Amino acid sequence: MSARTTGRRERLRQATLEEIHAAARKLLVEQGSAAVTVNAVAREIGVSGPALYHYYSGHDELVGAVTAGFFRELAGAMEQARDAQAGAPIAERLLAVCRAMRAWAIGHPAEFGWIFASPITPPNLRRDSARHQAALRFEQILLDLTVELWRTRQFPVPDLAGLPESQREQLTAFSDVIGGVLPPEAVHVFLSCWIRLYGLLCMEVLHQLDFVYTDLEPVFEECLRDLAGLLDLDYSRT
Amino acid sequence: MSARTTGRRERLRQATLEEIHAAARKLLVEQGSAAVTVNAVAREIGVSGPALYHYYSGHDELVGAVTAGFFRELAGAMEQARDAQAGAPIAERLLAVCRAMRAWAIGHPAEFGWIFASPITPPNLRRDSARHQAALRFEQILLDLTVELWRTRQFPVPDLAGLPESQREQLTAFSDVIGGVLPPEAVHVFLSCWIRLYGLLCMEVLHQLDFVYTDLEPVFEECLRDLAGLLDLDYSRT
DNA sequence: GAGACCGCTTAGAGGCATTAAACGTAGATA
DNA sequence: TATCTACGTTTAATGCCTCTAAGCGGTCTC
Repeated sequence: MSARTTGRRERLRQATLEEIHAAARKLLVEQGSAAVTVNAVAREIGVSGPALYHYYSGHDELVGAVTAGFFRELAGAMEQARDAQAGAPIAERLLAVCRAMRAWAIGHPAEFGWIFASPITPPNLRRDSARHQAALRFEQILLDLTVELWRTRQFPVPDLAGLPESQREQLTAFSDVIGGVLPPEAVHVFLSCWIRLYGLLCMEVLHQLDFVYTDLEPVFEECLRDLAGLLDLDYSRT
Repeated sequence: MSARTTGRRERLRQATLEEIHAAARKLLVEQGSAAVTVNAVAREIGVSGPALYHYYSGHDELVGAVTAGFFRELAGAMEQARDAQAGAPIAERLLAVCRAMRAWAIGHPAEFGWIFASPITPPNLRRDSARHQAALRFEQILLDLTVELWRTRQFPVPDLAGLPESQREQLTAFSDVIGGVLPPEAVHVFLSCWIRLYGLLCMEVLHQLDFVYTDLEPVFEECLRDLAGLLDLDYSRT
């Protein structure tokens, strides 16, 4: 059957793609970002360098695809944590997802480094890429939980009247982008939380706090407690 | 005079070093991180590639030296802002320094990118480098102001009793490192502020918030207002 | 004035990204 | 079934990069 045989080719191709990703990841983890070269990846899977150009148009696209994979894995870990708490109160699900995010980041620092500071700079980064899609899925997880919280219990929101016009416009615009499931005021709270949570992780993984902290787990938990306070949720330690 | 002639050589060397830094910076700003190669820098200043090895032992050291220069420039901008407000209340000096920090970061995104996420990863980064020295000077500025604030007016501090043992130890250790000018409780507050301030800037410059904000100036001001609240300071807009 | 030294050059090895061209084989097709 | 085709691959080649080695002329020191 032609479908079957075509399927076979396709399967082989997928297998090779997975080999490529695994090799790239191995190089990244073991030898750092700079070691992930087209040639090195090819060597790792036992083919000549140019062979990889049948799978990716070049180094940047390869890196982008691998990074997208990391993003998906991170999002998957967070979703799994969320689903493991399926019946639990929203507070616990939110905390579980945040902790899963950090756990993955700490467990995979090199990969997380690529996620938010990949060697490919913005101009070379297309907005329609798989990488971008994966980023959206990642952001969606905490957004969804926040929306659920908003719908069921709401949470305290600031008065936007005191904010500059431009900021209010941006918050309203984002509220529209997400279909109005959160009003601009709630978007503001969501973003505040996002910034503090993600910002802390960035600093940790980029070693910006090494000068004082060797273990940031308690700091992260403090951050979570603060955020729980902002969202009027019960904070409970693991 | 021998001092004079030796001085001449030294002067020429310094001039060349400055040319190297300027060329590297130009390449970074105009063509991105990857464009800063030893060869390209050499080409830019009109010498052959290997000539640069008389100034730096290799690509990494060159990047480190250039980054240290950026650090010094950033610290200088912050110090200048501080000194411009020499007579003003501490609150205004603190705010001015923070705003100067962001202003420099926004005005020099590529350079700031190297400051906190340089292409040279930690293993290749020696702790005794000029880069590290410059980082210390940078951190010292806000630390000094915080110390002054603590000495003159103090600020609310949390009870450390509720924190995990390991965290208290780390805070105490850092308190010792800085000669006890801040007690562990105050160190905690200082670090909370530092994390929120610097974390926000990192996210901004790494384009992690592009999906919603095109202008983060109001967000930064909100952050400053929060921090002023933490430190029991009057917040005043520019 | 002679020797040491400095800053530079060219030459060269080895690696990487990428393109082009050639080749064999597995699937598709008549 | 025999042939065509397209795919996955290889080798060759270009041009860039890092870095080392060797050589050369001017400059500083004594």
